[in-house]
Amino acid sequence: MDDIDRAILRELQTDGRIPYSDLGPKVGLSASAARQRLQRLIDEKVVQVVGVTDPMAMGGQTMALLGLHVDGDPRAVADELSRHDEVVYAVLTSGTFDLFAEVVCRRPHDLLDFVNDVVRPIEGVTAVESFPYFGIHTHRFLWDVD
Amino acid sequence: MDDIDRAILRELQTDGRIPYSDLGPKVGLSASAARQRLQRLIDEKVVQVVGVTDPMAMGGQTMALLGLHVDGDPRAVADELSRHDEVVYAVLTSGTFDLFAEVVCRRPHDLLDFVNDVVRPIEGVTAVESFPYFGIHTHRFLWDVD
DNA sequence: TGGCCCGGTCGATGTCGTCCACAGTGTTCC
DNA sequence: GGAACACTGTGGACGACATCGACCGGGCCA
Repeated sequence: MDDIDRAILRELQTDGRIPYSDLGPKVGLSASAARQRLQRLIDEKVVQVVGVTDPMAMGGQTMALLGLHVDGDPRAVADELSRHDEVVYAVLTSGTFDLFAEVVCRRPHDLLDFVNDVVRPIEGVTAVESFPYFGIHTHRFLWDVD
Repeated sequence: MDDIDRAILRELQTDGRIPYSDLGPKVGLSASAARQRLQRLIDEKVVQVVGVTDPMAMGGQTMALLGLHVDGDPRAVADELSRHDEVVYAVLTSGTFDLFAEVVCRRPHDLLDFVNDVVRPIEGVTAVESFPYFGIHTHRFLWDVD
């Protein structure tokens, strides 16, 4: 993990499908070398080149962060939540909540249904607080503090 | 946005660099047609092919969700927060918090510094609650409820 | 029916990915 | 110090691939 690796990752932020023959020169390497390095980064699961969709553009007008209080093992609850397509993100936290989940639905009504019909009935869920939002302000896919 | 588009997006979840000549047949199309469709989806900003890094694998051992209470315009606070590399995600919410931010740091100590030296001094921030976590349970890049 | 548009296939061309042999550099261990 | 080795980048050859334009067929509307 050196400056060249980081340069590669930075290039992948603007275009994940950039040809190696462009990528190489941009990071000061031959195409072959750039390919080897990116391959290595992918193999080591440092980076993953994927298509990221914008829920808004796909009809997901209603988004919310759900803060859950859980009695029992929060991992079981997270597993159960993740089985639903509406849940795009889940983390186990410490603090005043045990678990946060990010949920995307078509309409506000669907969110209400999801919380009441799916989330609340899950074994161990004692309370749900929802924080609706209407757009993502910032979303970075590269963490680069090093 | 039809079933074929969705199939394309699904393929991009496992490999964003898949050749069009593989992608086409996989979604029941010629390579050219697959290319045209993906190009269109990218142009319309429905999808974005990017390299997504795993903060853990890059030395970001300490992550937290920050819930902020803001007096004034939360957007200004979000703008300011987003100027820092530690912040990978920010949303403006309604509910008992005004703003959530996701933060990645190297060590717990860095998180403490970040909250105290950067977040709290921001104009308008009246309270910060932090929810540390030690790993991401689920992270989906495709929202596919349609 | 005729014309148009959208979205697909097909095929030619030049570019690109892939693989391999080789070279340079730094490290380890007598 | 120097031999052996691992690691990483280079260059080239070959086959696979992206790219683009020409063409084609179905749905739609006058």
